[in-house]
Amino acid sequence: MKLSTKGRYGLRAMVELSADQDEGPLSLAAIAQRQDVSEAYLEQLMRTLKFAELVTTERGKTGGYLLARPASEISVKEILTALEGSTVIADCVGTEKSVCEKACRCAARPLFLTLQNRIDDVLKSTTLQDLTDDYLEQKKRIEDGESLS
Amino acid sequence: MKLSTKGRYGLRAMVELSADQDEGPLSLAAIAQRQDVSEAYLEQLMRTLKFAELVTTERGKTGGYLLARPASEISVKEILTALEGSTVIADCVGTEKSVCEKACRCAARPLFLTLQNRIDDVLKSTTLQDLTDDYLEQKKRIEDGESLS
DNA sequence: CTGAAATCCGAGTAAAATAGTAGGGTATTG
DNA sequence: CAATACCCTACTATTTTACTCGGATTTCAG
Repeated sequence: MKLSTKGRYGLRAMVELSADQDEGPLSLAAIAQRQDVSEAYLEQLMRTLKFAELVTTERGKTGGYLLARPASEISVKEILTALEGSTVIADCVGTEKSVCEKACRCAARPLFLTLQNRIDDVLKSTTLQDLTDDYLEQKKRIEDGESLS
Repeated sequence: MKLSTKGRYGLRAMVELSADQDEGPLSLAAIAQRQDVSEAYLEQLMRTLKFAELVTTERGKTGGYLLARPASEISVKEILTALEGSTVIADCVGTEKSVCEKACRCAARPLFLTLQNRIDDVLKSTTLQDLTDDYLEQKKRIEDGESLS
């Protein structure tokens, strides 16, 4: 039921990219530092995101990562699917042909289907831009709060 | 993101118990056989469910497992929490004190909270009785279908 | 033109979680 | 009194997760 670090780190990295979008490519080192995560590990995740065509890269000295599309056109579902393999809570509700041959008799399948639909609704309708907006607003509140104390 | 076999097997076992409620205790062997799962493994899950006070047991020759309460008063969330430990998708949205010290700056936390709420809504509002009704209806449809062919 | 800084890439590994086994003990009843 | 239940602890194999390592390639600033 739990999200792995892949999903969590990768999602946060995408938000960093999104928040920094105007300033040219953002390097792996910069992202890793902001998130306090190992570069070597994060690199794997970024590669996965590149393969999924959610980010593009520029090589060389001034290189780094960029969003492949505007943040408002990237859904959270796409990001998590790329990183976690899929977002299904049980194989029998996936899009691929049902792995569970007992699917048609499974007592819990109706529940899984309902649950899956609700989750997908949220994941599809939330965009990277939404997350970024929340993030920036939150950041601002904290800075204001700290300057008051 | 995925449910483990504990959750899946346990949930189905509870439905079997619920569907069989009037006929006295249902033995481990009977449940295991209906689900094509190893007895030894299922027993562990049943013990977990007993510890959580979701089922009661009767020992001895005619013994077996019984629901501790009416199916309509057992939510799916209770069952899954007992079996999977908790149903949170990320530690930072759990009821226990936030494990992630970066919670207040985490870019993805608002998403996790939203998602968690939606999932909880479904899990809390769905009862074992709901699952059982679906199950029995489904079973009936299949039997009718088969008798026609 | 060169070297520092960046992405690229495949492989390997330690730790944790999952999924399941094994085997002996205790209660109940036909 | 023996068969058939549940009870309980411990162990193990497999898989997944969460990383690490080392080197190759590309680019650009100086």
